[in-house]
Amino acid sequence: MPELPEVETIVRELQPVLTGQRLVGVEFHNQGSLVGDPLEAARKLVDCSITRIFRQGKYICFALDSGWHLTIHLRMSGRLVFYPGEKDRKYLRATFTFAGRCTLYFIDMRKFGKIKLWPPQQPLLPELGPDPLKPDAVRQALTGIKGKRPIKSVLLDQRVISGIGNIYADESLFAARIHPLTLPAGLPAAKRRRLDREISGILQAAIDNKGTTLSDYRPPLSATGENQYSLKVYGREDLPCFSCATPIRRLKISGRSSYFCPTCQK
DNA sequence: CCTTAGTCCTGCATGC
DNA sequence: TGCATGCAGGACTAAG
Repeated sequence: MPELPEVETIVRELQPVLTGQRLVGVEFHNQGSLVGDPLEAARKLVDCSITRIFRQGKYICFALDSGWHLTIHLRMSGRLVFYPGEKDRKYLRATFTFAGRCTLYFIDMRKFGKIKLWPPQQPLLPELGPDPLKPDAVRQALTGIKGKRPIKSVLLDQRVISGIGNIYADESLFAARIHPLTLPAGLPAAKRRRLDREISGILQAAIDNKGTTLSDYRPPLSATGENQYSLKVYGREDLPCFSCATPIRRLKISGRSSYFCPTCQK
C-alpha cells in the first residue's frame, strides 16, 4: 500500500527516465482505472511531453507541455513498472509509450488505482492538506482540530495532512509514544511538536530505505524497498514491543487496523 | 456540520 | 482436498 515514502521513491526513479520524454501511445485496458473517457484521454495525451514529475500527498503527478496534468493514485495494489513480469500482464490497466522507445506500464491487481487528467489553470488536488515533510506542517495542522476523532483517524485524513497512510501513522504514533485513540485536542503542545518531529523522521527514513515492501509495492527500477525491516509496530500483533517487550496490540479505529504498544503509548 | 458504514476488487488465510 | 466465508486497504459516497 503505497504511502508518501513509496510514492516519493517512485517519483524519484521516474524523474531521470521520463522527464522531457514525449508520449507517442497511450492505452487504457480497464475502464474503471481512468476517471473520464479512455479514448478522449489518450487523444489529449499523445504528442505531449512531460515537463515535470512530482508528488502531492500520495499522488504521482506529471506536468505536460500542453498545460494539462496527469495524476496517478496507486491506492492498494497499483504499480508503475518499465519491465513487467509474466504475472503482471494479467493486471495491466494502462500503457504509456514514449518516443524514446521506453514504455511505462500501470499494473493494478485490485483495480482501485485511479488515473486522472486535469485541465490547465485548474488547481491540482485542491482538497489535499499540507505535506508532512514541510517543517512544522503537522503541528500547525493539528492545532485547532476539535471533534471527537482519535489522532489515528485524523492522521489518515488527507485533507488535514496528505501522504500518511496506515503503516506510517502507526509507526509515528509509536515513535511519539502517543496512544492511537488520543483526542488531538487533549494532546499537550510538547507532544504535538514531538509527533511532528517523529513523523518527519519516520517518513524521511522510509524514503532513504526506498519504501516499505510488504506485498505489492515495488519501486519502478530498484528491486525492492527495505523499510519493512525498520517497522516497530505495524503488523506485529502479539509480538513483543522492541522497547518494553509488552505484546503489541491491535485495535480497529475507523475501520483500519491500528497496531500499538499498550505500555509505551498511553 | 460531523461521523460512521458501505463500496470497490481480488488474493490469501481461515474454518468446516 | 474442496468449498465457503471473510479479511485487508484508500478514497469516495451515502446515510444517520
